[in-house]
Formats: sequence, structure tokens, C-alpha cells
Amino acid sequence: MKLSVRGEYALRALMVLARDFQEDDSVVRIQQISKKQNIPKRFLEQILNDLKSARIVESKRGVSGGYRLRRRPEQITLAEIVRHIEGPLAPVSCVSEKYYEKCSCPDESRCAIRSIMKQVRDDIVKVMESTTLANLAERSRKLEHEPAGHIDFVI
Amino acid sequence: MKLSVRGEYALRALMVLARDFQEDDSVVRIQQISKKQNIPKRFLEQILNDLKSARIVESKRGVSGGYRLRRRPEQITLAEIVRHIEGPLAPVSCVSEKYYEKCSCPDESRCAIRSIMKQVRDDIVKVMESTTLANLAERSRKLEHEPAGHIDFVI
DNA sequence: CACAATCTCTACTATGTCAATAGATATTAA
DNA sequence: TTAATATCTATTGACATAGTAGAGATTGTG
Repeated sequence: MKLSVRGEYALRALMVLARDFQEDDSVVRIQQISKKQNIPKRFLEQILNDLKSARIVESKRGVSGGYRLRRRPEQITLAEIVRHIEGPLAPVSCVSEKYYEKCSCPDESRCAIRSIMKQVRDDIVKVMESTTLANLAERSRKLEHEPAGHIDFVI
Repeated sequence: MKLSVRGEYALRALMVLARDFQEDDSVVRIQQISKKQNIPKRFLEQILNDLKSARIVESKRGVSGGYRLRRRPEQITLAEIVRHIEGPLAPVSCVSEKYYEKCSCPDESRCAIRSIMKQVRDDIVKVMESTTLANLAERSRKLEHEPAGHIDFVI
């Protein structure tokens, strides 16, 4: 049920780009992102390149090159990102909308597990589709100015 | 974000045991489960053995041997099963309650992604902890008697 | 023009996980 | 005794994961 490290890095990197987003065509260097988020630089290259092919980011080459979001942060949902990096959001493919695959159970249409998993899927999708990079950036900015003790969620 | 095939097989097998559950000490043969659910028999052996070590099922050896639930179906939640087979229910370990692990982000307590993922985790856990094998068995019985066209959820 | 900093592309690798498969053994009922 | 079952340990092939490495292309600056 877990996100891969790759997926986590993608989200963290895009959050940085969302926070630095400006309407002009300014870019952020890979190295900056890598440092800020503790992500191996060479690995991050691959991931950003991958996100480029998904038309989520765009790049500028050369000495003052770097990456930027290809669309405004309000228009990029976590669902889109995770789906591109990881595949289905659903816990089993037989309840996935975007990546449906038949499963091996004897009668899919009468599978009780499937109906439960569909509920789980819906909950996941609801959160992931309603959260944009803009939400993430805003939340990140707020948390930054919060005193350390006042964080309102626990492990 | 996906359940492994192993986890799916575990749920399907346990659903069979839940449906056949009786208060006496009657058992179900691996082969029956394997046939009914299209699960490779040898693989299923391993899985059931694993569930035995988790004290979810118990076994009887010998010629009329087999497996049965170790507790009543109402007392076994999907969360317990999946946690034992797969590990954390949470999409990232840094928001897992049972399998917490520190993540590599610069400041975990102020990570915006973390606070979103916590919400996803809570949704998943809510469904998985409130659903028992008894619920699953009951739902399965109902679906079985439903005419094919009337299934009320879609892909 | 030269150069250095950046992105780009391809390939490689070590490790681990997944989904089985196999074989030998122990247990039990008839 | 035998046949059907569970148990245990090991192995395998395929694939994914999380990187690492090297060479090349692009571009702004001096």
C-alpha cells in the first residue's frame, strides 16, 4: 500500500517548484531542489525528466537552466503526479478507473473484497484529486512559520 | 499504492474460511480454497502458514486436515490481515502508527506532504479497521444471490 | 570563441521483492 | 500400512527499486 521513494521524491520536488512558482519563466536548478529536500541529485534528474514527459514540468537547458512547473500549481493535482509515477491509486487494479485490470477471482462482479476496496479507492482518490500543488505550497508555507511545538498532528 | 497478489490471495482465502466458519473445529482443505478462488495451491500453503504464525488461522494436519479461523470472523479485521502480510497501511512510513519510520525530508514535523498523507492514511485505516471477515462473508453471501445485472457498483 | 554550468540520454548495477515451484518430511484417519 | 493432508526449507526467474556513471547537448557569460 506504499508509495515508492521515487514517488515521494517527485512530490517533494514539485512542492519546491510550486513554492517558487512565478508567472514569468524563471527556473529552479536541480541542485537547489536536491539540497533543500535531501534527494540524490542524479536520481532526481531522472525523476524530473520523467515528469517532463508527463507535461507536468518543463526545463531550460544551459548554464542558467533548471526546471519549472509547466502549468500553474492550482492545476496540478497529487493524483495526476502519483498516477504518472506509480500507476493506479487503487489498492487492487480491478477497482481502478484509470488502470483497470481484470483480477483472478472467480466472479469479479460479485466479489465482496472488491466492493470494500472500491470504497478505499474512492477515499484515496478524493483526497489526492482535491489536493493541488498550490494547496501543498500554501500548507508548507504555513507550517514553516509555525513554532515547533504547535504542530497539530501526531505520529 | 497497491496490495500485493499475496495480500489479495490472503483476503480471498480468509473470506472462504469466514463463510465456512463454524463453532466446532471443522476445517477446510487448502485444495478447496485453491479451487474456489483460483489460487495456486502451493503458494496458498505458504500464505496460510504465514497467517498461522500471525494467529489468524489454525490448522489440523493429517488426512482430514485443513485450515480454520483461529478466532470468530467478527474479531478479525482487514487491517490486521493486511498489516501482517504487507506491512504499513499508510502510503508513507512517516505517517504510519504501527510501522513508523523517519523519512528523509528536512523537517518532518513541518512537511506538508506528510499532513496530506496522514489524511489518506486515516481514511484507509478507517475502512480497513471497521471491516471484519464477518462483514466480508455476509456481503459475499448477499452478492451471490444477486442477479448478475443488478450489481450496484461499477468499474 | 571558449568554457563552465547546466540539462539529457542511455546504460549499468546491486539489491530486494514477488510469485511462485520443488522436494522432502511429519502427521493423522481409515 | 497407506493415502491424504499439512509443514518446512530452499530455490528460481522475472521484475522493480534506488540509485550510479559516463558521455553528450545546450546555453549564458567573459
